[in-house]
Amino acid sequence: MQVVTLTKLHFAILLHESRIFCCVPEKLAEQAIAKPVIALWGHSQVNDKTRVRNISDLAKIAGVSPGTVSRALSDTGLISQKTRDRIKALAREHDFRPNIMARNLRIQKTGAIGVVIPLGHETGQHISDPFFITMLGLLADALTEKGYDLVLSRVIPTDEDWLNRFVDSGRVDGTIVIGQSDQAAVLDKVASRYRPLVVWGGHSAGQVHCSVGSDNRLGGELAAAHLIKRGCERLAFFGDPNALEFELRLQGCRDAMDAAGLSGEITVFPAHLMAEAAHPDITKFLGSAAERPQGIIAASDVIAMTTLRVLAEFGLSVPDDVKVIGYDGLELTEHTFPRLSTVRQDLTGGANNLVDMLLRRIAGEDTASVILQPELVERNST
Amino acid sequence: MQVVTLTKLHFAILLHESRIFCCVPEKLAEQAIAKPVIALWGHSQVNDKTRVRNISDLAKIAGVSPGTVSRALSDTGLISQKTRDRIKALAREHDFRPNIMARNLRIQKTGAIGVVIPLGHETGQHISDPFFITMLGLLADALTEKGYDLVLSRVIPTDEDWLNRFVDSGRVDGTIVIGQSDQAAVLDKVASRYRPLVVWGGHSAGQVHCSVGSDNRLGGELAAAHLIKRGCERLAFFGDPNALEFELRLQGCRDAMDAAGLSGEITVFPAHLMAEAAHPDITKFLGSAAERPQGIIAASDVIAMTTLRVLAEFGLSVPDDVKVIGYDGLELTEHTFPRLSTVRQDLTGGANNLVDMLLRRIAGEDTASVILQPELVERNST
DNA sequence: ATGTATCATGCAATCGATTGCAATTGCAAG
DNA sequence: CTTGCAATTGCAATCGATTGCATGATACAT
Repeated sequence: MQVVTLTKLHFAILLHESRIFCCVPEKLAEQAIAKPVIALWGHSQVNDKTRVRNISDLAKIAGVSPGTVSRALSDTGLISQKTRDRIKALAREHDFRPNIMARNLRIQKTGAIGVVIPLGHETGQHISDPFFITMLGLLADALTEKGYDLVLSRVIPTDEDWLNRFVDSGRVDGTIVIGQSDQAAVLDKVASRYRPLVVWGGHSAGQVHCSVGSDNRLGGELAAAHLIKRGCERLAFFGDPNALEFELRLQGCRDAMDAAGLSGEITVFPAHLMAEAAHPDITKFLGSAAERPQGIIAASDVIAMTTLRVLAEFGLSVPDDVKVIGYDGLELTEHTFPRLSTVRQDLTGGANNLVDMLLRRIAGEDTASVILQPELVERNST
Repeated sequence: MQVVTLTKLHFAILLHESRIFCCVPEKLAEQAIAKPVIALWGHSQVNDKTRVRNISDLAKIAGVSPGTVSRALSDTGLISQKTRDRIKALAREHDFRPNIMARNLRIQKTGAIGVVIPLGHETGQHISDPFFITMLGLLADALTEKGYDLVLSRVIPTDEDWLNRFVDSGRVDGTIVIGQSDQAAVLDKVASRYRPLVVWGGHSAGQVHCSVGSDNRLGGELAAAHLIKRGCERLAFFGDPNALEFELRLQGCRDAMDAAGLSGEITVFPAHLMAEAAHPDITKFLGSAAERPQGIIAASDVIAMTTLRVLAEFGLSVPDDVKVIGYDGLELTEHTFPRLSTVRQDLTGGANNLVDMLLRRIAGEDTASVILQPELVERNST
């Protein structure tokens, strides 16, 4: 073992069995380290003086034109098998891979799909929210399967132009928006000129953008009807109706009440979507409510889960004192105590649909919006 | 209202208050729709005959050179305030935004960070796994905050070149790998020549790549020592030690047993990471085990959660008959029944560290690996 | 040997923005 | 009305790969 001290670089490199191990004291790590270290690392490369950095370099080595190299590497275009093999071998030997940005610019495609999450009605919400995250994972799986990369962008719409900026950035071949939030107008405007756009969320009559989502009104109706059947008369809806989907769910609840001939109005409490933010709010609301609701329809599973916890802290029994039902059907509802009844949306099917339809739109087809059937999942909280 | 039927396009467009509403019957939606529809949609644009598609078009309109437009739009370079304002106004008026791919090619930056998830030891695993998903969300939040996009790529390493292909694709400015899986050698090799690379996972002496992760050995020791303190003598470890991090956790368990003077060897069962795959396996294992373990250390929360369910199906009581402890500290452990004891890794801190260090590496600094302290969370399953 | 068909390769324009350097303009002082 | 200087702007090369068209090479038939 040998220790080399490079004072100019302010840190030591220990060479040990041809591996390099950098010890950087905490304070020194704060400082910028000069570039030369890269050159030092070059020793592990095949060839660093004749580094091949583009197709022309390789063409020079191979004694052919850049065009030929391009054709050889891209498995397309007429070219003799012999030169193709020779150039491919050369590329491997020199560890060369064509620059994708240049390729993208030329062929006007990126091989990437954008997933954007607008946080309009709830600025504090994070991508780490269980619903987004679940959806995102499913989309990632579906897109990976089709050979696309996924470009994720969380955006807080401060102006009307956020979506335009994204879709025109040239970074993606198509865009999936998760949730309309309160941006339905923006979505419609962009959809009217930009085809490869699909949206997860609610469907309203006359909308221009192509959406995939469950029948939110029906889902709300299922949830409320279920609670009513279980004997609840005073219902509450926990969720902010400014979001299109939530508004539809609330509408469904009202429809169920009408159908059952209940006269009272449903109490609407615009709970936050994030558990940490919703917890104190719900605590305050339930603590100060004149009449405690007998049944609570939460606009999302996360809200329901939080409600469950608050009720437990109040010493109230679920489902005996209060019944709670969630919405989404996330996996976490399997593991709450008591196990949460919920309205399941087929997220896997939805994600597959979104991807499938987006690819069709990219190919130039047109696609109609899809409305999936929600499904009541009865468990122990109702 | 007026109904126009365009037989050539096979669908009807209803014009209503300047909005276009497409009714596409299910069957017809399957067919490719002719392109002209795009032109029809053009009516909502400001100017479609003089569509500005690049900087030169705008330059022509403004009566200046492309370079000037570039300077005006990019808030950099010398240019008079007057022309800058004029050109910016023109750009807004024509709804023009410069093409990012061309920009990227020219300045050799992308403004995007790659997150790649190698699934080496477990091909069936999906991105929708709660751990990945949680990590991904946190990374997305951290990166968004710094103004970077996130390019997600799930990869099943079939050859040695998967990471090279990704980092050299020119699509990203830096790369975060989540979990070493069984690819530590590949990571080291790439890290030796490609600086902007950081890895979430275990740390082993002599590793070349820069990693962030908790002290897996210590975490394993904490878990095992906790179970031993609770009276367990026969321990089992559920997880595949082929993954570096799991191997370290297992090592910690053995250390704890040694420290407690326990003579028996710990039973290792390489449970799958996915709940659906792990469930039948664990059922089979626990059903056929000669001696049931008294304490189970699961290599992840998901495995622990699945174990909990299997035990409940066997009619065994947790923690009375068997004690179970998880690893990761995901939010879902708050909601299992019984609430799951676990070893919490500070994923938020880890994600922030990963992003921070990656940006420092992009800037040319060097960074040392970070090892975070894991924390024992005692709840009701032990 | 020559014509011709076929296949492989080279040439050069192109995608759209950036930027070093040169040229021009504007403005004020002489 | 010059001259000088600085502030703007234009010019053209550049990033790296793709591709239509033209040219060159080869093989085969006549």
